[in-house]
Amino acid sequence: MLKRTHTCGEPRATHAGNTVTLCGWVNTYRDQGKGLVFLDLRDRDGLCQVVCDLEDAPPHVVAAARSLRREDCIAVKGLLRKRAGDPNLKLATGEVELLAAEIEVFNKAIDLPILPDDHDAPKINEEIRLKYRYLDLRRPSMQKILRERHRVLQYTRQYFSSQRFTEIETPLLIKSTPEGARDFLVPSRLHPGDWYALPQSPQLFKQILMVAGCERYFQICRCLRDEDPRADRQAEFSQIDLELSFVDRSDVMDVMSGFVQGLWKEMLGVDVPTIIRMTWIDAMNRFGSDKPDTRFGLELHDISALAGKCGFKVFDEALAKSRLGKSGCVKAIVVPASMGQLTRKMTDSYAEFVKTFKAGGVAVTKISATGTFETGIAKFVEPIAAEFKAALNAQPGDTILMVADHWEIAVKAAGELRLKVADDLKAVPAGMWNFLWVIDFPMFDFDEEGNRWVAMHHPFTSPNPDQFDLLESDPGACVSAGYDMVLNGSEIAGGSIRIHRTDVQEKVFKLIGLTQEDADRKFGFLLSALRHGAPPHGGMAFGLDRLVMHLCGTNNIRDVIAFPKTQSGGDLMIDAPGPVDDEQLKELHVRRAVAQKAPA
RNA sequence: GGGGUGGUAGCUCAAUUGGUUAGAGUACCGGCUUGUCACGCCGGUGGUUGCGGGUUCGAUUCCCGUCCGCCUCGCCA
Repeated sequence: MLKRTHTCGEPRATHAGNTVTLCGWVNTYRDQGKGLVFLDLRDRDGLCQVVCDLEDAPPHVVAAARSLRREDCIAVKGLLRKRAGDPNLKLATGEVELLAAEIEVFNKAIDLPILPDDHDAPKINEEIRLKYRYLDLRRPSMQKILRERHRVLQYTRQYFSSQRFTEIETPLLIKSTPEGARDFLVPSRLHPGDWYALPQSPQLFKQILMVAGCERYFQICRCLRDEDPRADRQAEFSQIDLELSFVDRSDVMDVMSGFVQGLWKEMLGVDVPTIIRMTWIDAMNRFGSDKPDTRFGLELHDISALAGKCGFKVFDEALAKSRLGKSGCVKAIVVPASMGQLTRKMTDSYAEFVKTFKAGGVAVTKISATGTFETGIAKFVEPIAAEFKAALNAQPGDTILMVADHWEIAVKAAGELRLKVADDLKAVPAGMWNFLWVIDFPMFDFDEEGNRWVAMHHPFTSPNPDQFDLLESDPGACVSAGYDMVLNGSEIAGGSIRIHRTDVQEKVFKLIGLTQEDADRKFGFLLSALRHGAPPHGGMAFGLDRLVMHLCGTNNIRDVIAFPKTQSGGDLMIDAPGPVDDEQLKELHVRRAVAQKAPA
C-alpha cells in the first residue's frame, strides 16, 4: 500500500523535484486523449492536480488514470514538478502538479447518488444529503464546519481549564422529573416496570457537584429533549455546561463574557466589547422579545396613553384588557422612509402574520410628504396628529404599524412583526456581533389552565437578593437571578444563581404546586444535599450547536452536527428509530400497545 | 396536535386548459481529443411522476387518503 508523504493541500513550488505520494479522492478527471489525463485529487487539506503523460508514464498507469472516475479513492506516487502549462491561481497548489508514476486504487466509487461538490450541494435536497451523509460530509465546506466545531471544543476546554474549572462527567441514565420538556425514556431490565430518563441537562448533578465542593465544574455534554425540532433546535444537542460556587450573578456573567470574548477573538479575530445588560422588562417593552436583536432600530413605542384618545374601537377594547396586573396596551413601530417603503401587499400580509401570535391584526397609517396622515386608520389619528407625531418622533414618509392587545400578546406580536419588517426591508446589517445580557426575568409566569405559577427559568433559580420577601407577598412581581446571553437575536446561553437554602427551595416548589411529598419524591436528594452545607452557587449553559452556527454563518443547526436528525426525529442514514424484537421487549418487561410496523 | 410548502431520470429541474413516445443539464457508459482545471466535442443507457384509491375515453396535472423532507405555531422547566 502506498503511504502518503504529503497531503493534497500541501505541495508548493518549493517541493518541485521531490518524489511525493498523495492519497485522496478523485475530485474531477479531465481526459485529454491519447494518454494525457488530468486529475484533481482531494483530501481534507485541499486539491492537487495529478497529470499522466504518455511520454513519462508507463501505459498501465495511463490506463489506470483513464479508468478513474469521480470519488474513487486512490494513492498516486510520482515526481512533483512545476506545471508544464499555466498555473491555476484558484488553487493553493496551483503552481505545481504531480506527475503520476504509480497509481493505487483503494476503492472505486460506484453509482454515486450525489457528488460532494460545493458547487451543487447547496441545491441538493437535504433528505438526500442526510441519507448519504458520508458523501455530504466530504464537501470542503462541511469539513470546514466540523473542524471549526473542533476548534470551539478545544478553546472551551482550554479556557475553562485556565479558569480552574474541572471537567466532570455526569450520568446519561437518570430519572424522570416531568417538569419542563418531555423526557426520552429507557426501560430498565433489572427493575421491571421502572424507567430511566435521558437528561435534559445536567442541572441537578452540577448543583450537587457544588455541594460536593468541586467549586468550578464544566462539561461539554449531550442533552436530550423529546420536543419538536426547529431550524435551530434538535432533540439531541450539545451544551457547554458549567457551575461555580461562592459567586453572585456578576461573577458568573464576567467569566462567561470572558469566554465568548476569547472565543470570538480566537475563532474570528473579532474583539467583542463589554457586553451590555438589559432587563427583561426593557427587552420586552422595547423589542417585544426576551432575546432582542439590536442590530437595527424599529424599536417598539408604547402609545397606550395616546391610543385611548383617538376613538378607535380596537384600541379601546385592547386597553380595557388586563392580566397579571398589566393592562392592555398599544405598541407602535415607526418604519422610517429611509429604511425603504412597505408595499400595500406587505402591510396587508402583516395582519395575517400577527394572528400567528394571537394578535387580532395590525393598524397601519402613514405620514404623507406634507405631514398629514393617510391610509389605514388615518382618520382616527388625525385629531391627535401633533401629539402622535411627537410621541413617535415620526417624520413625513414614515409608516406606522400598531398592534393592540393584552400586554403579553401585543409585545410578542409587535416584536415578531419588527423582525419580519426588518427582514422584508433587508434592514439587518451583516457582519455585526451584538451580544447582550438579558437579566431580571420574572421568577414565575401564571398558567391559567393549571391555575398555578410555573417557573419561567427552572424551579432551582434563585430570586434576586432583594426579592426574597416577594416570594410570599407577590410571586408575580418577584424577579429572578437568571440571565440569558443573546447574540444577534438568538439565545446562545442561559443560567442563573441557584437556590442554595432548603427553606427557599421548598417555598418555590410549593408555589409551583408541588406538594411536600411530590417534592421529596422527585427532588429529595437535592433538598437533602442543600441541607448539608450547600455553598451559594450559580452557573450557565451555552448551546454549543448555536455557537458554532453563528461562527460558521449558517442558520441551519443540521449543518453543524455531523449526524443530525430530521424534523420527525429520524436519522435517515441509519434509518432510526426502528422496530425491535418481541424478545428484546420481553427482557425489558415492556408490552406493545401499537402493532409492530411492517418492515420497510 | 395545527398552519404552510415541496416530492417527476442517480442528482438539479421542466412539461401549456387534463391530451402524441414525460424533456433538459449534470452524473454514468461508449467514441474523439496532448495542457486541461466546474475541460471540450459526438453518441448512448437511464422513469412504478413518493405510495394507495377515485373522477375521466385519457391524470405528472383534478379529488380523497397516506408516507417522507423543509419552514412555522403550540411545545422547548
